Amino acid sequence: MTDTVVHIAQRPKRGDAARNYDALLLAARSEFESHGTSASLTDVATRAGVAIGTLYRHFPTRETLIEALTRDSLHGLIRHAEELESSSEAEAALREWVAHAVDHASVFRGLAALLSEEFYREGTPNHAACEQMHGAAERLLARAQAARTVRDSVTSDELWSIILSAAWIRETSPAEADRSNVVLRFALDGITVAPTP
Amino acid sequence: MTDTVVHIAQRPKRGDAARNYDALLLAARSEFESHGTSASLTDVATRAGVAIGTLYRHFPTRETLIEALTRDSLHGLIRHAEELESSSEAEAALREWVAHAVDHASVFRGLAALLSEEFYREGTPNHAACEQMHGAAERLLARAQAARTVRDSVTSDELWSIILSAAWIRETSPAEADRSNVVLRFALDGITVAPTP
DNA sequence: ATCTTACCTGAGGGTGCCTCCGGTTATGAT
DNA sequence: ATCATAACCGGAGGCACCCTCAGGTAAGAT
Repeated sequence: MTDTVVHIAQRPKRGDAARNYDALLLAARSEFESHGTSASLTDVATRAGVAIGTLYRHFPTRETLIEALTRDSLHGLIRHAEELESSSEAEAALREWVAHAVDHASVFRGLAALLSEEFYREGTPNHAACEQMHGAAERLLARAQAARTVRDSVTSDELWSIILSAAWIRETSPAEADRSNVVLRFALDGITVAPTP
Repeated sequence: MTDTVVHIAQRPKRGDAARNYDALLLAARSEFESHGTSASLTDVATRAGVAIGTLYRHFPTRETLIEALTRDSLHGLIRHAEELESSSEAEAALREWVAHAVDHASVFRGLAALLSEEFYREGTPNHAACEQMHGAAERLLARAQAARTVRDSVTSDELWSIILSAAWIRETSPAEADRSNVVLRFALDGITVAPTP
């Protein structure tokens, strides 16, 4: 039988509820994009044409809202990792995916900090997402290490930190002075096996 | 003997004002250390045994308070850079100072973000501090480049980003999982001259 | 002792967070 | 078509924090 957690056939949402849910997501995306993850939830509700209580009904915490908002992008990221795992060149695959992960982790100002926070706290809405990202990074890293292009001493935790810090640089600096790509390249250069003379 | 507080000219503060100023700094240090740069200013005032209006009289904004709080540490950092500029080994000097700078930029949670923010905005309380740090980094970097141990393409802006991102990693992760040193080393390894094959 | 004025206080208006419960309405069953 | 019911919605309300400002207080000069 089903002894694992089974999310049973949720009765479909009522029409108005579904509409409000979507309107909230749309409004939240817009607000978070311009004001970061600490945008006013009151404003989100207003923009969605909904009362604040309705927002909290659908998303009991700010974090659950952000989780819903980034879910699709996360799935794309995981799928991308799976594709790359059968790609030819291990190091190139790693670098490409890491760049993609940085994109994902920096769509809103404050997202990198949130992911970092929830990575260390089980049970938080984004913890599972972090774990998945972390797992994908780990596999790609191991593959590059097996191909002897990345130092063996590097851990996936360290790679995770590299990704998040690059994302943080991007959200923190003005677009015209974005140094995240360069700094990311330095860090990745730093973990590759140096052809010691 | 030479105390750092040489601040000139200003008519000396009244006794009670000076006492309150000191009490506020003390209280603020404690609050910021435990709650980060977004600690409640109400709590700071309470802990200092002073009304909220008094806090705002001495420190019109949160940023000026933080600036006052980090001023001494900053001066130490600048002095350290000057000493190192005459040190023997250029790359070692750079690495040592960068590590010190990371320490400075991560004493409170949120400080790295503040420094990043104010680096790009002239006139903010910490802008001058950022400029000074940036300048020191630039000189040490140029020296390492002249010694051909660091890639010429690396700019001081990029080095600045490396420092701040390492500081961010430190403030963001729990102490027992602090990866900032390792990630910093990767980035510094990445900017050193690689014997290109 | 008196005066000047820097200094201090704390109430108050503004914003945002989150909760709670009475009223509303979609939906499936009769 | 009607009804029962559970899901849903609204928005007032309590709390916390931010920052300001008018009026009272007292330090230090004369």
